[in-house]
Amino acid sequence: MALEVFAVEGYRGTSLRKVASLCDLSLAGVMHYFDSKEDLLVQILRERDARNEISGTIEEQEGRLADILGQGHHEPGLIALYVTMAAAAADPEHPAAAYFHERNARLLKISEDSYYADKPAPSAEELQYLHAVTRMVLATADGLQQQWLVDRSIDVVGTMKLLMEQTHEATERKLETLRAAAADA
Amino acid sequence: MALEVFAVEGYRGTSLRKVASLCDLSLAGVMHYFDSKEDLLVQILRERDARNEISGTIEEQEGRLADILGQGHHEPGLIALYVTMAAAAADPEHPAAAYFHERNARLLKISEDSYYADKPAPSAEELQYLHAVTRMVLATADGLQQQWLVDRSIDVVGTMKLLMEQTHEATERKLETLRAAAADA
DNA sequence: GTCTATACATGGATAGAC
DNA sequence: GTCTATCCATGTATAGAC
Repeated sequence: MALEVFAVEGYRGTSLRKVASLCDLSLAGVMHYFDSKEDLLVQILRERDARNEISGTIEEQEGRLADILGQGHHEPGLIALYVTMAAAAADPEHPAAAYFHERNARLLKISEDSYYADKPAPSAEELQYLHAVTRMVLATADGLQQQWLVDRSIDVVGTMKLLMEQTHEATERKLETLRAAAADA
Repeated sequence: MALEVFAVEGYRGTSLRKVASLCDLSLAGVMHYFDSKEDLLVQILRERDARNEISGTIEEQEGRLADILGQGHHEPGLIALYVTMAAAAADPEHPAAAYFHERNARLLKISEDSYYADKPAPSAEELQYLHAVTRMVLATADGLQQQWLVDRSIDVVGTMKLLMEQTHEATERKLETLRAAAADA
């Protein structure tokens, strides 16, 4: 699909009629494939995620995340679309709501699975802590991109690396504490 | 101004005509006070910031930030508005662009000033590091609120405290290293 | 099934009267 | 300063050709 073409180049107040003409189609020709404009926009995000699949070990994932964030600098339109849809997803009825719920659950699971691939199963307390940390890292990635839209001089990748560095230290320390406490009991 | 009333209660696809009727005005009556709808929305954000002024020591500021984030849970419409405008500010011509630039500069300065209120002046390297950390913390706050819009069960305040805790440790360690290196030279 | 053409409702913006 | 009236763009829905 050439859906992304227009969105990559620039998502502003792009109307469906402009999209249609860029695809050498008429308005209804476009609407035949989508339930609504919002649905179209969300599907663009879905396709981007499909391209940016994440896998591998935690270290590989974090490197991949940094790559994706850096690559995003070439498609500000998609970043703006992502942020806009996140706001729209405040309404549970909006198609973006389902998208973000699925996405968050998927990312959380990927992170969890890879972290415990070569480790013994975690305690419930450990798992809860790791979920919180993962959500924090993902939130920072989102927030940095949001700020980058406003100020393109912000170093998204560098700041993420700063966060990951300090998070690794803190997490290792915390998990050791938790395990020691569990061993005592 | 009773501008916020409608925005606090719920910013969705609220039309200016609805806003006007809530103010017992006509559409043109509202437009008399604002350059455009976007201008109105940005001014709502400005007024919110005026209410949520931040001051005091770093510790007080962080407590205040947590309070504000917690309080934000009662006005999801304003959070959604903030996120939406951040995306719109990707266009430098949009009125939100100036707003966010001013806001970021102000927050950065407030943080810097209070941190060095009772300390010797920092080196350029130190300052750069602290700016990066501050931006990271602010980005996480933004990102958490963005995610909270989608999933209201997310613990924004708790996650922020988690971040601040580990950031304090890492920052102290980093600054000591920088100062030791400076003392060597 | 896939597309074109058209009609309709709504929203933002503007002009001009009082 | 506020109103009425109007204009234009846009999202959405429908009818119908191929």
